[in-house]
Amino acid sequence: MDDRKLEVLRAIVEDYVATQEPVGSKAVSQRHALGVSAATVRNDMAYLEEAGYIQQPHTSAGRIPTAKGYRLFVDRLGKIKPLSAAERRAVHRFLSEAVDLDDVVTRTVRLLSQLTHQVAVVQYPSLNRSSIRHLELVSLTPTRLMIVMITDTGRVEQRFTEVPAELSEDNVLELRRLVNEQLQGKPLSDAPRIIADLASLARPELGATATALAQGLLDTVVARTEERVAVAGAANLTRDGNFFAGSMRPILEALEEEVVLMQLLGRADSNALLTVRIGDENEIDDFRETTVVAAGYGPGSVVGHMGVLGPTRMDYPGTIAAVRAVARYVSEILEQNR
Amino acid sequence: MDDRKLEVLRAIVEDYVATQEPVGSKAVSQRHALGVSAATVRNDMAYLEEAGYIQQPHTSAGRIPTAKGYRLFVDRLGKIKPLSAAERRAVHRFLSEAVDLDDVVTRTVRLLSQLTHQVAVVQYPSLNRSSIRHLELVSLTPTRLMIVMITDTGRVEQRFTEVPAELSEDNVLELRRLVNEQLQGKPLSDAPRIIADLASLARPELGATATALAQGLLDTVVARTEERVAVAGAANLTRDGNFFAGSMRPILEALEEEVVLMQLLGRADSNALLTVRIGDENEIDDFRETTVVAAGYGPGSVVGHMGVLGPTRMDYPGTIAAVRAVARYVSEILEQNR
DNA sequence: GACTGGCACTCCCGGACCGGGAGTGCCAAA
DNA sequence: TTTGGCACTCCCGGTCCGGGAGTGCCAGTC
Repeated sequence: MDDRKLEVLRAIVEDYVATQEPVGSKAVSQRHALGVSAATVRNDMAYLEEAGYIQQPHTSAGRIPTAKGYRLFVDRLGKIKPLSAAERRAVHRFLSEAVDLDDVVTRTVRLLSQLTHQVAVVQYPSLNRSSIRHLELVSLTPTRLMIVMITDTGRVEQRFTEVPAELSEDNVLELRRLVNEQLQGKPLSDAPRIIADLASLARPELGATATALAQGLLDTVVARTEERVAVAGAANLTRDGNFFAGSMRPILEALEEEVVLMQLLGRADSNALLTVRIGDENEIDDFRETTVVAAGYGPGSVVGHMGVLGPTRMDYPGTIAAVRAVARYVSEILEQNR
Repeated sequence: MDDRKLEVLRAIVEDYVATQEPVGSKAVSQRHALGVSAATVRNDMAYLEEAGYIQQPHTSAGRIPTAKGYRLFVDRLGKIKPLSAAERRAVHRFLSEAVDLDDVVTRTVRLLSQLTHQVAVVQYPSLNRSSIRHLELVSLTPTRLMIVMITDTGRVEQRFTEVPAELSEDNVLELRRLVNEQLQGKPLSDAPRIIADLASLARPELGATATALAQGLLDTVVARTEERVAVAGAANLTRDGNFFAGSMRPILEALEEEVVLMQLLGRADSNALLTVRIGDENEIDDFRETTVVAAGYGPGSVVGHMGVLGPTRMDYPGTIAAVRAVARYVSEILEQNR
């Protein structure tokens, strides 16, 4: 594959992203200083089409990139456009004003959608990679407890639990001390094992209560492993005329399904700093026309993912830069609370 | 206004809601057993149009109801369609499985959007109508605290706070005892006054710290008075062809603005059990074509609102019944945790 | 006086038709 | 290998047209 052919591909991707219209040979040879005529470009385009990087919507229309074409562009042609200094400052300031984890996540997701003009998705720090900072028991009624768990990433989880016997204030204090002694500082992945032994450590008279409490704790740390995500910028789906017009419904539906979003943000095992999944590469049917740019974040190790989601025809260099920068800043913020 | 004219209006509203097409005089006289001919219906329609209850999209098209027409329908013509027994059971079961307040709200908003096929909005129990059940202080670093506030509605708010001096474990315990002694059981509306005196009650060596903490508490109870809301069913905006096609963007944007949503759900002062705001009655420009059906909920007194939002052309009897039923069940659930 | 059938009229809507324009593929020449 | 020329294809927007649905009005009937 010729150098000039790559340049032609770049020109097509860039122009198509900018104008959203199929780009013809004349436009390429004129607007990009390739030094060759339109006819030559046509030959290169025929080659690129043969090789599957671009396609024609109809005979005698210009060309548009295929998913394969975007992939090549991202891998070899797109220079990442770093954010401007002003943008960096704004990001930093906006994020550092956050007062708690919820706030961090909310601000992050808004920031991402505004910077990229796409739909943004941010996963809360994953529970199973966090550890327990503190457990709080609050009695609601004599036989009803509220368990509040605070993790080292600042995430707070709560749950109601029914206990079989009436609890005095002292009982609650005793149990609180017990569970904190046993669980404080422990990673959530170890918690189920420890919780299993909990009942046997309590004084015999609290046995039944401790068993019920243990069940509640287990539910809190395990069943609630379901991930939480925040979404913003759904209105951006309506940008650019109506690219998503036909297929908008399933996408809006998917945005409310944690499971699908998690799948899009990436498997837990992906260790890459930043992944770009283009069109078909998302293995979900409704997202064949969609690109996801996702990055991991976390203090030191990755505790969650964030990303944006838009049409395959997106500004890759800009989007990639924005996602990367925001992920870094968020990691820094979390670091400060350790 | 004639009885029969009202029946004609009802027929037009019902048919238009069902078919989404302007309804003509023939259709009315045939499908609804009015016992009069199309010509007579035409006369009545001319009157209704003159009076502003219906209108013609173009000459020689059928009629569609105006906002004023829907209003009359809701006030005088629409018999509420109660949910079926099966639906009631399903609602009850689904909501009673909730394990914490977040879960209650999430389930509620989903339920509403599924029952009504519209966009649903649920406000979290308002902080300024709740009281404090418990305050928890957790030290993150020696000079950094996390304040966790639990209210009697089960809502949990958190916030990071910086303190000027290093805190020992005992200091934290002492402060925790102090703030709980002072604030437990107090309504949040009284909290600022109490907090102001807090620093003076602490031992002198903790003075500076207590002042900083008081500020943090104040931020938690006051600044965070901003309401939280949950939204679901945005995909329903794309139903029925593309009614919202042109105006979808601003609505999607509004759904991410707490302020706008709160405005739609209703002023705090509205004591009505259930309000229906049709078209213009929402004083927000982007919602001139939108109807909001909202209800207050809460154990005993109203602590928050919930509702659905859809095109003025909606199934009023069904929607009203659904919102009312769900609001009642949620109130019951909250009652159980008092 | 209220209701009805008839009738002429209006206007939307979908389909057919058409011309201009943009872009292509191919070819022969440089 | 590149280039200019040229015939060809096909989309797109505009116009035109006929059918259909619905109306308003009028004269006649109960």
